[in-house]
Parts: sequence; structure tokens; C-alpha cells
Amino acid sequence: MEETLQIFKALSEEIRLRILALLFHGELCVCDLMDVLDMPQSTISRHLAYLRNAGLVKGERRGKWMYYRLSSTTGKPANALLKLLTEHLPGLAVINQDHYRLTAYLADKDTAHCKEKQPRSHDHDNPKKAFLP
Amino acid sequence: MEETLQIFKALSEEIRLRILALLFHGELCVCDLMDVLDMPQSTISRHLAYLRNAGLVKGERRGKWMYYRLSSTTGKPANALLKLLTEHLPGLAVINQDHYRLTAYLADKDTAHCKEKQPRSHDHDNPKKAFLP
DNA sequence: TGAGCAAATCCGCTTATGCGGATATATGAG
DNA sequence: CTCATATATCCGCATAAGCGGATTTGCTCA
Repeated sequence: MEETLQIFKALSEEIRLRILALLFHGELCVCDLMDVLDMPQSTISRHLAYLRNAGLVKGERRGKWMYYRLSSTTGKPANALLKLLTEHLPGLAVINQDHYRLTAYLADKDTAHCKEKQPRSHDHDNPKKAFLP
Repeated sequence: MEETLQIFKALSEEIRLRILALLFHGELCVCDLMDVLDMPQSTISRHLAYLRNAGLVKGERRGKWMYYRLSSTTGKPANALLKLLTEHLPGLAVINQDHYRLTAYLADKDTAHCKEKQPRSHDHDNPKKAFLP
């Protein structure tokens, strides 16, 4: 039960849904999220920790950076929930705005300060090709 | 977005999940829930209001009593969530205990103080015949 | 080894949310 | 109309959770 509640609590804050929606497009590091969401580092980190504790995302350190992605090893209910979200979230205004910002940001990715040597792998598991209608 | 968040918030408190799980068995009035969950009336009422505002349940007054049931007119995402819950919740210990308590309570329903004249309609829309394995 | 940067965690503060007794509202009985 | 009952809402209080600057930790590279 506690686990179930933790998942719902993780999903009941706007910024965490926005982070999840961004991660649907592939892995991102903390500074990517800071730039796209325009929020202080401690805020991003704290919410990522929340999502991590709920088992929804997974972080992996590569060099100086922590890359986060959706956790595919979560239990069945969590996965079903994430699938639901991939269908529902793209219909929401804020989520779409974030998607535009992410796209613009990634187009410029070579100038981003955390792209020095790490090759990216965008959309490698993006479940929705056309995110916007 | 606000609506989405409200639904997740509604689902992120144990007592509200327990109430929903009980309502999977059919409509119940506030005093039924008070008896089964053994909580004060204001607590039950407050959480029902929360679920009502999130659009997950619907209340209907019949005589002196308010009967609550799952709302079937909620949006698609909410319905998908409720369906998920009907599959997931029965696996949780507290939910099973509540189910036993409800069964015992209903077996005695004629003596319950809110059963004077209102005919019941249990399980009329129970999606799970055998709630327990 | 130490400088420099990314990210996690700490800290004091503010706001949101839950609790349950008390009170208000609505309904049916007499 | 008045009373009894069922439910909703109010209230003061306690706890949880968010915020963002400051500090700590961990990694890389010279």
C-alpha cells in the first residue's frame, strides 16, 4: 500500500508530471531539466529524488552528469500508470509548452554546457512519434 | 492539468483508496463507511468531498442518507485509472481486511441503523466477482 | 592533490493538508 | 413546528511537503 501511495503522491505535483513528460522523450540530465523548466537546481534535484524513491525514474551517472530516464523495471501498476500518462499528458497545455522548449533546447544542444563530450541518445524509447497533433 | 493533479491527489491518501475499494462493491452511505472503516463522521465526509471534487465518486441523497458510488461519467483518464485500481487494490492487505469487514457488516445489514427502509442494491456493478482469491 | 563543476542534501521558512470535535444544514417523523 | 437523525462544513491545531539559498559530496582533469 505504501508503495502505491508513494506513486500517486509522486504524480500529484505539477512539476513532477512535467519532468516525467520530458523524460518520455529520452534521458535528460539535471541541467537539461533546469534549463527547460527554468527552476533552481535544488528544486529539480529534490523532485527527481522523489520520483526516484517512488521507483518511476532511474538515474545513472556518466562522468560529471546524472542522466535520468524512465524506469522500465518498475512494477506492473507503475508501468500501466506511465503508459496512461503518455496518452494523457500530451493533451495538456503546460506539457506542450515544455515540449516546445525542450525541442528548441535540444536543437541548440551543442552549446549547452553539459554537452561537452557526452553523446546523446534522444527518443531512443519515445513511445509517441508525433507528440503534438 | 489542475484536474489531472486533483485526481492523483485524491488517490494519494490511504483512506481514500480504501473508500474507493469499498465502493467497487456497490453504493454505500456515509454511515456504512463510518462503521466499516471505524472513523469519525467528519473524516469520512471530508474525504468523500475530496473524491467528489476530483470527480471520482458521485453522491445521491435518498431520504436521510447520502449514497455514494463510483462516478461513471468521469473523463477517460479517470476511468482508466479506476479500472487500474480495480485490478491492483485487491492485492493489498488493508484492502482485503476492509473487504472482510464490509462483508461481515453487510451480512448484518438489517440491524444497521441506516437500513430501516432503504432497499439496497449491492454488487450491482461490482466488476470483480471473486474479490479475494 | 587540488581546482572546478554537477548534483544531492541541509536548513529555516512558508504553505497545504489532515484530524476530529463543534456547529450548521437538510430531511423525515410525530 | 419541533425534534431526532444523517451529513456537510467550520475551526483550531499538528504534521507534511514545498521552496530556494547554502553547504556537502562526488567526479574529472590538470
